[in-house]
Amino acid sequence: MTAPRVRFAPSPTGSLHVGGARTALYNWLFARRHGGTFILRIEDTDVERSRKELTEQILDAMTWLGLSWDEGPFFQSERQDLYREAAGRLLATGKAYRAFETPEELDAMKKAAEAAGSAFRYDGRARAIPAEESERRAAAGEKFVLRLRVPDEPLVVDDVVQGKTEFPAGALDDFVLVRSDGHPLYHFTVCVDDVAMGITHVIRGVDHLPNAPKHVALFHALDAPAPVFAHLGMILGTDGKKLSKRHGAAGVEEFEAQGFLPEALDNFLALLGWSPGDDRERMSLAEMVALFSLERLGASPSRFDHEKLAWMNGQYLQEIPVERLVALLKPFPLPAASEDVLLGAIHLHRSRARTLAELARSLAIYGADPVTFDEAGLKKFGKPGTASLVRELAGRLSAAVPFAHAALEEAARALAAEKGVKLGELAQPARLALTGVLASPPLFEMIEVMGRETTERRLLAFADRIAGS
RNA sequence: GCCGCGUUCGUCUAGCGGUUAGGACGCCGCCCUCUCAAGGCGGAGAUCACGAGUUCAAAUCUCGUACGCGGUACCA
Repeated sequence: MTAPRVRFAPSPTGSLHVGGARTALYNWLFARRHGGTFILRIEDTDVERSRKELTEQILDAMTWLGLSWDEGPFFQSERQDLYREAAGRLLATGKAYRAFETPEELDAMKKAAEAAGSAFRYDGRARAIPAEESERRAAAGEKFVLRLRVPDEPLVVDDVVQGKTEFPAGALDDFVLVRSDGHPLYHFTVCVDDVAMGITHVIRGVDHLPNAPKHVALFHALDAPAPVFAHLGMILGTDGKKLSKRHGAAGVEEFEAQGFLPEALDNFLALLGWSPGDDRERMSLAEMVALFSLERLGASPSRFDHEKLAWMNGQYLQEIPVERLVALLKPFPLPAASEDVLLGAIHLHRSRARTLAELARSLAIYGADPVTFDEAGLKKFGKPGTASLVRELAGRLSAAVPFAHAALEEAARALAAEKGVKLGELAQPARLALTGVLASPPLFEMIEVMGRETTERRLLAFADRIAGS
């Protein structure tokens, strides 16, 4: 295939939704797979709803996801001349025409159609206005919109995902290209830009599928070949409704804030509507680039499963370099502990967390001493009689040389053997003393990281506490 | 209403005329074990939405129905 040119064209009317992120990802993968060009275009023609800071947020999210663009970002708001020129050309060649109906008149027509039980379609009555009259009325300052003269012929949308669908002649009405205030509309700017940018493949959500015939008609009018379309199935929430904030998180930056890794989100999102064909699921961007093809995209909608994303994130948490983990953890609240302790702790806890936020939270025990203790644990391992055992353990551990997990464990096992108790009967109270809970990484490795002083202090404090109760 | 799209374990999916319908998440059990994870092993879980056709043979092809989703703007 000759090098394709694709684009991702978000509107800065909200943050980058995961659905949009997936669209961007597929476009990016396709471009990279075939040595093509990935263009970023900001569709900010809706002046009322577009916001500058949202553009920044979208760009940041793209960068965070690792989706680098080759050209742009282009802003439609800065390309008005291009649209005006194209509109003039369509008008001059008769492919578009001025329509002078006021919004009120149109409204009345809509109401009438509704009353008659049929859908409103503009009847093209302004087509008949002679060119001179049209010029004269425009020059006289009469308001008008520009409408496309949709040819009376069937329109074919060739879609790699949805198949070829043919829209019969007359399915489309002469839709508006340019508003009466001179602002070009979405369908028009999209096509003008796609032509100007030499877009060869349009990969976007199915919500745009009904627009496709309009675009095909426009490409014809602009004397350009229609690009290849690929309309993706929607991403829904777990309840089958369109994914939104209601479902927990929908914006890419929210996932970042919750401690998901970009590679995990990329990987997860890629699998929502695409698969490499074999059973593999864990893939880096590079692997996905090598495997990607439009033909393997799915048309059916998919639900966003937070559980699976969390699992996948946990997988990545386990395998990325620890230095990177340290860097990624920076934005999260971490305990006041030395770099060494933190590093050791991360090693012990990374396989036990599914998000960076969880990981950071689990590291808290390396900071302040626990003040509350698991109730069930206290009931089971906090009997007064255990206090002396815990004190003795503290002494043995403090005396261990070196203060490393092997020696620590040996010391503890020796004590357990002397007392005729199982290791667990020693380890569990100790774990409770050290962490306040009954679940943690292996005790002795944790003790090694916490250090002699902390261990002894917590063990003795705990012994005092339960002895008195 | 009209137009379009979709429908394989709870979820994500493989499958593209002949399979014991495969994998993953989640769930359950076992192993490992000082606890919890991770990991290993195993299990439950899908009359392939439903109904007609075509065919020796259909999850796979055709049509219809149901349900879901999307669109129906001088929004994107």
